[in-house]
Amino acid sequence: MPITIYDVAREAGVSMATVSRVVNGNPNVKPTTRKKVLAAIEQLGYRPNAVARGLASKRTTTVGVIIPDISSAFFAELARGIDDIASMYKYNIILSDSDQRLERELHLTNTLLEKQVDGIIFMGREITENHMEVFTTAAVPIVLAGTKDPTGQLPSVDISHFEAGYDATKFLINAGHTRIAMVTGPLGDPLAGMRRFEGYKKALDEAGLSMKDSYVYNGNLRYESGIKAVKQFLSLVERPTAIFAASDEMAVGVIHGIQDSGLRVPDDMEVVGFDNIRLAEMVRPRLTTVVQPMYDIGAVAMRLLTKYMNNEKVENHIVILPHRIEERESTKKIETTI
Amino acid sequence: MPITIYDVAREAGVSMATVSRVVNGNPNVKPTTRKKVLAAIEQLGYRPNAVARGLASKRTTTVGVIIPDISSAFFAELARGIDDIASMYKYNIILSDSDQRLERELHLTNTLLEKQVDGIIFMGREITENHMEVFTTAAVPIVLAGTKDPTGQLPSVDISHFEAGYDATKFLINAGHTRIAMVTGPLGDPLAGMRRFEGYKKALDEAGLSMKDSYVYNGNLRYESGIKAVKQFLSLVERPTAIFAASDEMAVGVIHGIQDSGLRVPDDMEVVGFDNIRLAEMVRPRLTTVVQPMYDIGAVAMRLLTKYMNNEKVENHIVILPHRIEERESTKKIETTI
DNA sequence: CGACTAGGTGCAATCGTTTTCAGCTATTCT
DNA sequence: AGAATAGCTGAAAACGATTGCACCTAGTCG
Repeated sequence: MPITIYDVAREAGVSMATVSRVVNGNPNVKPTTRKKVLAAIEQLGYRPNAVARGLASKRTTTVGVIIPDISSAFFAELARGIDDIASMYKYNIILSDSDQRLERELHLTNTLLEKQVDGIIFMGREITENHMEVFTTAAVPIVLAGTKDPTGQLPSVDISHFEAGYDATKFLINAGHTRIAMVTGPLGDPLAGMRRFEGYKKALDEAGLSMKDSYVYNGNLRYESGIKAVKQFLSLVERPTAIFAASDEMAVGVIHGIQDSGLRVPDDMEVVGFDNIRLAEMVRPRLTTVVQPMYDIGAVAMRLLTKYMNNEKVENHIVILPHRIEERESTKKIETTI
Repeated sequence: MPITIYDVAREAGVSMATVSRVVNGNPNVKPTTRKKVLAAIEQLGYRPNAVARGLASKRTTTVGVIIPDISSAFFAELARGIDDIASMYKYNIILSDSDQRLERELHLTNTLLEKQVDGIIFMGREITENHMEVFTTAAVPIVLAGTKDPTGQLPSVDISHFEAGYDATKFLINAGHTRIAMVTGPLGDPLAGMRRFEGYKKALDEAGLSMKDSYVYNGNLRYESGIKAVKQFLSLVERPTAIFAASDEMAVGVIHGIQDSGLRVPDDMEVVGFDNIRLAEMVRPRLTTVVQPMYDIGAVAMRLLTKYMNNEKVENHIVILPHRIEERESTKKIETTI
């Protein structure tokens, strides 16, 4: 039989209300009383029941997190950012993998809402009308991390995938390349897939280079896609001289594919990745990549959520974090003319 | 104002008790009544309050998970196994990073207990008396995943680190090596650190090879440790011909360190890793490594926990999962004499 | 045909807190 | 000195479900 607040009250010779005040740090308690209560708590080994508290106070200090796949390096890093800030603000996190399956995403959202979380952080790819429908029934704030809703209604934290794709391609163009291939993410993914690809196209277009379909391989962001993409590119009569991959995993696959065929990176082909997961530094040559501040996206999203949960004023509900290109050895140093 | 069970009862013209029965799938409800209630629920958009339910039923269908670092590939994979099985059994997971700091581990345990989780899965390295003290105050079952308590009281799921370390070393010995170095994990870690190292020593000992201190580098399981370890080994007059690293990250660091110095793997030096994280396949040469069934450790631990939570009989409270060596290209193919 | 049984339902207590409100004491102000 | 105020405290009503128990209706059995 667990110790309740009532037991403590009896032991300390006060009312439950007073015990509650002590536990919650309410200043309106005489120091001597506080001491008595604390002693009773200690003596009895009292542990407040957060479920009862949640029911009475209507706050659970718990937030829900929906994540496509926690075993992916990218999302794990985001999750870490979320968890750190959450714990800083004394929140706990209910974490669930959605596998990016719509049905599961919606079901999880409902479950979290039933559990009375104080807020939700959602990671995924596409935000459909189905999502919006469920999200709008929520009485608590929802923040998107690493994605963005097309209507721009929901608060979100992300980078500009379009500009990032553009910058990466432009980087290769500036290095003098004219035959630049791309390994895209799934085009069904509006951001990591489509927008990065659109950035690529825009950069080519601006440079007066026409996009060739044979220079585009539609991957799934995983390592194996990179290997396969290279196979396609190397079979071409006019091979590309540079490859931009929409994820680091694919980029590393690309590097290995190139090396396996006896060519060298960056001498024969240059490669640029995307994300800057730790893997980017654990490959030879180390990968030049678009740095996405994954940890920060998670952290900022969580911070944003706390503001909503506390009814604080929020100036911008859509946050775009900066990206940049980290040059390593998978591309050649560009000569800077002075 | 959210819809409560009472609103549904009124709308359907029945009592709260009946609504509760319908919601919980209690068979003692006339089909026509059930239909009415379901209609009312649908119409009102009723969402049961799990907090209230938790208070009344004393079950939250939530389990706590304490993890050292979710952004580590190893633990993320474990977490995935846990989450998959949890969701299969309709449990949600409260996930928190401990950073392996004792104080935080204990604090998190208490917080989870306050939140009335139905059970806890604990991942970490050392299980001290402090842990035991807190764990025994818990009214709910606690299962260790990827670790084991020295007293053998707590249920746990893990591999035999000692045997795995032994096998890896033996593998190298069988390949004809006599100068075998090891990059260990932190020796303060009794399992991934100490036990694997002890396995290494035993294998050497059995083979009549004496262990040399200069052939042992005390790493931290991270990539950089591997690089540094190689520096030490290569500075020796009598260099090792094979290196066993206690983690894949370190092993990849070792490979790159070797390559950076102009030597080749496996021709000049062979390398064996530990864990079999995805990285092991995303490096050239691909890494021969001790396969640890990370996902399964998580999954089995969660499954075990469900048994305890349902008061099912459990035959073995300590589960040792099998490990094996996956041969890839960082070691030479052993000639099998027929 | 009367007595049981079983299915279906509602009443009301309970879970362990928070929180409003009122009341009491002791102090401060005029 | 009397009134007003500030600081502490307790009583009791929520919070929104679950669940044991009693009750009622039909159907079944001998």
